[in-house]
Amino acid sequence: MSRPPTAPPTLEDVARVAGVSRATVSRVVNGTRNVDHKIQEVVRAAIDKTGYAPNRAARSLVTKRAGTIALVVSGAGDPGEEDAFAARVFADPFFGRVASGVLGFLRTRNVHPVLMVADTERAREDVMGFLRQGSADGALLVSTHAEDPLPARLVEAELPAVLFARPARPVPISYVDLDHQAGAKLAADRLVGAGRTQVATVTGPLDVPASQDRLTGFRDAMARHGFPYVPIAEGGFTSASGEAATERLLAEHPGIDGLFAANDLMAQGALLVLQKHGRRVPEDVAVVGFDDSNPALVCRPRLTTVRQPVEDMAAEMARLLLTHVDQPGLPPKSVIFDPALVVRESG
Amino acid sequence: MSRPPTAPPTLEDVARVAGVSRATVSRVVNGTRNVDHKIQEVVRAAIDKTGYAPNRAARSLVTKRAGTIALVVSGAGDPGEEDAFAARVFADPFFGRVASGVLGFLRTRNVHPVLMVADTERAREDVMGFLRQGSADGALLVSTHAEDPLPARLVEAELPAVLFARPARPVPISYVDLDHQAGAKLAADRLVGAGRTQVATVTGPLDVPASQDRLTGFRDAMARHGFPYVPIAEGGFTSASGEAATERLLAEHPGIDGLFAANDLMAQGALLVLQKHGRRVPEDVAVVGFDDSNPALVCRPRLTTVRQPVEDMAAEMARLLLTHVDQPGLPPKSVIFDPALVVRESG
DNA sequence: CTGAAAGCGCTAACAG
DNA sequence: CTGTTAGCGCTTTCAG
Repeated sequence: MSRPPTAPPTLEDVARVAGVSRATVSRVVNGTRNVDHKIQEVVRAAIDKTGYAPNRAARSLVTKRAGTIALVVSGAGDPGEEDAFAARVFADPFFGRVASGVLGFLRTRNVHPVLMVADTERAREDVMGFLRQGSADGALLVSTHAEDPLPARLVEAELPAVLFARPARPVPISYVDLDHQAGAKLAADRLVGAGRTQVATVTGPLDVPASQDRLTGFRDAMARHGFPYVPIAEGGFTSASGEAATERLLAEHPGIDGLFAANDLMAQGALLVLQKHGRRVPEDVAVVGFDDSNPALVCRPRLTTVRQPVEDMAAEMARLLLTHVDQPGLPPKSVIFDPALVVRESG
Repeated sequence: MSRPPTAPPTLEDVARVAGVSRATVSRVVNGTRNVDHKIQEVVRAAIDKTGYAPNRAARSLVTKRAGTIALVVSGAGDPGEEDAFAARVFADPFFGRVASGVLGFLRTRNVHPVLMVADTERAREDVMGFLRQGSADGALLVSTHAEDPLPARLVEAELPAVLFARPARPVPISYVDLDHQAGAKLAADRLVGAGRTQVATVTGPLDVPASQDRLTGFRDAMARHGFPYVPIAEGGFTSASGEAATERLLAEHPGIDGLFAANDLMAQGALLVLQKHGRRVPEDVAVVGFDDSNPALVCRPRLTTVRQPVEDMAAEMARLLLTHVDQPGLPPKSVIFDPALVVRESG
């Protein structure tokens, strides 16, 4: 009764109640073997009685493990528009899927993700500081633009990190990715398989490797089908940009009968524009999206799309990071996932 | 050169380089006044030179502040379907907006949010443990169902916490919320102002206070306009549930010419069904949504909707939490935001 | 205004 | 198998 009742119980308190030493209590708390069964029970009772919960700061201080990782979304962030970046990013169902996958993997492992956005130099320094402070044991990075300096800084600082998607500039760092070219091929095959002969594509931002790969893969596959030229319009992975791109495409190539959009959001925008111009989907023009995210199910007609197993990829990313945390110095590794075609009504 | 170059520099290292004591370095790092200007500069130089970053665990151990808060999404989670809950939740644009608002507020305050989902008893205990461990200084709670036991446990444990939305069961805890009734009234006024006389509503899950309040507010406003009876169909805040509810409504009340959906996702579903049944929107039936989230902009026609300033509310939630963390024992407080009607094409 | 010293709560050798 | 003993890196009285 000497300490105020508000102070949380410590190992010492439990030890006193159980009549053993701190070390013993620590052993049973941490599940170390080598503790007599009877004593274990006594200790456990004492823990219950005191309501003890180990103090994570104290533990971290000695184990040098935070038990948290940083989940960072990094991107351009127009100066003065910082919050807008976060808003845009979190409005994209893609990030929800990443978060969901990461959480699903981490939840049983007693590691927790700290959400961070790195859209300005200041924010990037925050992220680096956070990691160097040991506040997180490593970083999961989802980059939305090509010139992101974070991957390079992370490897330079020798901080454990895993990216979602191959970095635009080559950097020796682990990442998970999709075989985008194979995915685009799936779309091309579907479109020409359905008899489409005037096929165009709405690409993602072309400084992003994934966009490049989807375009390349699509073109290659079309070429192999005997179509040497594919009209393209560049979008920005948003619904609005998909609309704009489709308008341009339609203006220059009114005869198109097939469309591949590099993600579902843009495909959704394309659908809107197509309908506005009186084109029936899929009768007049078939459209295939990419991702298989929520919008694909909500729009009408429902989207035929190339599925990217984002949750699985995110989980793998977390798994990889944890191995890097446990085994510093492990060489970078990449894990590539296979896409799958999901056929619905649009194409 | 005695320690391995991999070990991060400590206060001690900086002190040695600067030729001062640890305490002095600590003072300049923490911006305490009372330090000679010249010495400050020397110390700062030493910090730069060594690349020092304060160890957060060590700091937390003594300050009893984690510098992080928990951002927890809590909900039902069908047994065996844990991950599905997270997936569903993160697919909802609403949560992205919450995250965005929280991050926007926290980013300049050197506090970071840890993402957690509490959909099972085990997960709830994790959350409680996390907080009691001092891993986070408090919790921001977004609850998706009425029977959530977390709010009560949080107050019982005297842990700083703020909810998004008033809890279903009365609990002395801080929260931010919207004046849902006022929002619903905005929708009713709009609909009857546009001459609609057969108005129905798709509600949210009726065990959730927000759904209740929107329904009550809507009914009251309609009654004041002279319409004593409003057909309703209950939905679950998802697009699919909105479709189903609208189907039911149309089957029983084919003559409706106005529809209020308790969120945009359901309104989006309603649009689909209405169009499928050949009803033009807004000519044949006007529809008004709620939230003003992303789907409202993407669907066609674009949704007239009641705006909920989610980002601002989330920011306020974070602000409130921080005051509770700084001043334990402060009485619970509620902050209620005003809705606004956003007129677009649907109604 | 600065330094010395005492811990914060925990884990990890190291003895016994 | 259990207890003793050092710290982990930092903040914070308390002297000077």
